[in-house]
Amino acid sequence: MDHLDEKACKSAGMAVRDTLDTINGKWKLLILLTLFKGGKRRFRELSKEINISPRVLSRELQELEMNKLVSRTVSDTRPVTIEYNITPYCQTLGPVLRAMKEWGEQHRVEILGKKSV
Amino acid sequence: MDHLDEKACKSAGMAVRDTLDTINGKWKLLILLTLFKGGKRRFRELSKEINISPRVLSRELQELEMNKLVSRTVSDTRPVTIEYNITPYCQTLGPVLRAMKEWGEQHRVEILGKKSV
DNA sequence: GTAAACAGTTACAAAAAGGATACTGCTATG
DNA sequence: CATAGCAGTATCCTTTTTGTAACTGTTTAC
Repeated sequence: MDHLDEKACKSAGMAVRDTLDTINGKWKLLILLTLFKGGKRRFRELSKEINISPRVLSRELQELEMNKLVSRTVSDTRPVTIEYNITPYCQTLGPVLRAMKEWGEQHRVEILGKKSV
Repeated sequence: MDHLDEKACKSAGMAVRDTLDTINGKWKLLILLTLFKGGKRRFRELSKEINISPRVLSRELQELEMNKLVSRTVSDTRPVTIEYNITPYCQTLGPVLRAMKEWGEQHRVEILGKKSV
């Protein structure tokens, strides 16, 4: 963050806020990481695995899908099966998550590891 | 994000969540940016400038202070004046905010700029 | 044809976040 | 001594988020 005038600052704020909003909430990150590490899942599977009620899961998946971070594919087996997965686009979040992970780690040390200041 | 096993994934998730929690909420980012661009402020000044109720502002500032992102200094003028400012440590958030700003900007294009898919 | 699984939705309840307003204790100014 | 400003806190209220549980409609297996 450097040399930002009034306008640049406000628009930067909006962009940051957009990012914040798309990965925010109690579940979004967990859903993404779960799909990331274990691959595609069906609705019930996810629901049981991370212990989230269907109502909430449904909403979260819809939002993630709107943001193109998660794909929903219907296979016409009988009965139809529906699978959720992370999208290739989701990879673009990599730098953001990496930066957040690193800061979070060092911050934990900063806060907890230095009681004597 | 690559080659993360179960454990690494979980701890990365925690670190990301920590970061998320410290800058989350309706006001934290705005407060930081306001102090960043305009320098130190007093309680009432902030309250009026960004139009936040004292109750909420008080809580937010306390949380930011606990996370060492904002400093609170008491000058013993008469009457005492208290000034809030961002800390040098707050600069460490730079990479995170930059990454989020960039993703937010490109994401807006991705979502709004391509209606015909 | 009854039960059970799937992918959700609906209606309702609880909890968390945010907001409005009045108030405290202090000092200074008229 | 009344008024006003400062830095908050206390009380009450509204909105948003999250959770619980029951229910759709479809299909398959018994």
